[in-house]
Amino acid sequence: MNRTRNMYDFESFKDSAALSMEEICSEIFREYQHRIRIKKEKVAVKNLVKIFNATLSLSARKGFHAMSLRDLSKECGLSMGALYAYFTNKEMLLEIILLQGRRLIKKTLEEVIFNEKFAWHKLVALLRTHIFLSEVLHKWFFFSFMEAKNLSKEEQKAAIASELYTEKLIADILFEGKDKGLFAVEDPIMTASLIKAMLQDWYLKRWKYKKRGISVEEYSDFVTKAIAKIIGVHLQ
Amino acid sequence: MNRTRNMYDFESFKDSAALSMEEICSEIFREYQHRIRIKKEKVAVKNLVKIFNATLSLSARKGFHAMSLRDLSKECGLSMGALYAYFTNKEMLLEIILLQGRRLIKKTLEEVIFNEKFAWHKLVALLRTHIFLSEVLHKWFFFSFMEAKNLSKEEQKAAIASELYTEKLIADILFEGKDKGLFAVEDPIMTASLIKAMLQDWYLKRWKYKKRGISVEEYSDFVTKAIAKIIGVHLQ
DNA sequence: GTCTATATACCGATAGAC
DNA sequence: GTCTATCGGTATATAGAC
Repeated sequence: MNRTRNMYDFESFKDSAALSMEEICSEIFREYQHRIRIKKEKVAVKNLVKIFNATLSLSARKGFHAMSLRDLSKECGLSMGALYAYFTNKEMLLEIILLQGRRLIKKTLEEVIFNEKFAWHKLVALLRTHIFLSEVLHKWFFFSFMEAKNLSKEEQKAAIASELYTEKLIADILFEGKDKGLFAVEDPIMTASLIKAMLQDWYLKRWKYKKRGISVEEYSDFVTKAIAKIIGVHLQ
Repeated sequence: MNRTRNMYDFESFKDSAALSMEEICSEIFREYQHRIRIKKEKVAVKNLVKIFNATLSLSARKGFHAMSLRDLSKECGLSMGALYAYFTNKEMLLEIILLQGRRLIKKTLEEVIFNEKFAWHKLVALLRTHIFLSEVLHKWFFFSFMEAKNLSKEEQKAAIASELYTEKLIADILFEGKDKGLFAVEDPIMTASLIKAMLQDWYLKRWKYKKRGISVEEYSDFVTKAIAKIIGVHLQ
């Protein structure tokens, strides 16, 4: 099947990308092996999946700092002592989750742009991919947005850099389209900010769209059409 | 001076609305008098201003739950014991702040729509007012967005209702414009959601716009132009 | 009305048995 | 590799002096 067409429906996207928690946790395990006390990969990955899922769920309900490690222990079925075999302290748990997510997003977005040739196609692919990605990793996107303000200076810097990076990916496409006379954009950076805000709404207000029965594909199409109007692209 | 023209620049807006912390806290005092131990209005209001400002500032940095009452006590210059004369527990403090803010916003937005006759003017006035309001009460807007997920079921319901209410104000104007053949809108509710997302970006990403030197008026104008394009309104 | 001192509970983190 | 028991510290909330 054609790869590009493939990306346009959500189910294929989900299957094509290495986005399952097991795959993500395997990577985490390999990278943090020296700081994780458990040595058997199979055991470690199984529990890391539990720990991260539980952390994201509990934090979504009450915030990372308000989530006690006792809560976490209960939710993921490991004792307090066992938890500390997977991270040296609560801060490190936060760090791993955020870092790994940022990387995955960066990699996925870059790939998708690289595979398109025309500015408008690049933009559409980027929009769809970002929205699809935030659907698959909804808990992570919500978490990283909500916890950003509570992080250490260093982690905050990384979070800001990540936000600006995504915005720059969008802005660069807008600049390209503007230069080639394809887009009617006065201020690509401001326009990119607005686009980013629309992308974010999918994971910040997911409850609203779910309640209304708006699918991720419908949302993506709607946003794309709105942006086409803003930048003066006429869809057939 | 003409009231409507008045509303179009930020400084006049700031002066015209009863938005100072003193005024807000006077209202709070009168409403919660029976649950506040301090009886002298002058003393109470002075300290309520300190308490709310400190709460909003500290929560913006680390979250409401992570803010200890010791932190708060230090920041606002009152002892732990004194604080408890103004609220019965931490939850009540949260409740007061959220309730009073919601009311103020509702009142201000309704007033501004009421004063305009034409759909497009209503929409422009609503956009500007929402953005201006979120600039004046930036701390509050940021706080209520970030803390929403950590609230009690009841408070969450109120927060959601408030979100949907603002969206409905926008949607109703879009419906009106559509019916009169003035706006080219296929789905007013979805469009209203997108508009809301753009409005929110001003207070959620304020650091970004401040750093780039974008003023509140510039942002408001930019968003208004983008929306005009989305709904097919041609500005002269 | 505001203070200091304190009660009680729970937090993150660790030690040591198994 | 996982458990239970427990450490010192800090949280909310209150009692009683001034």
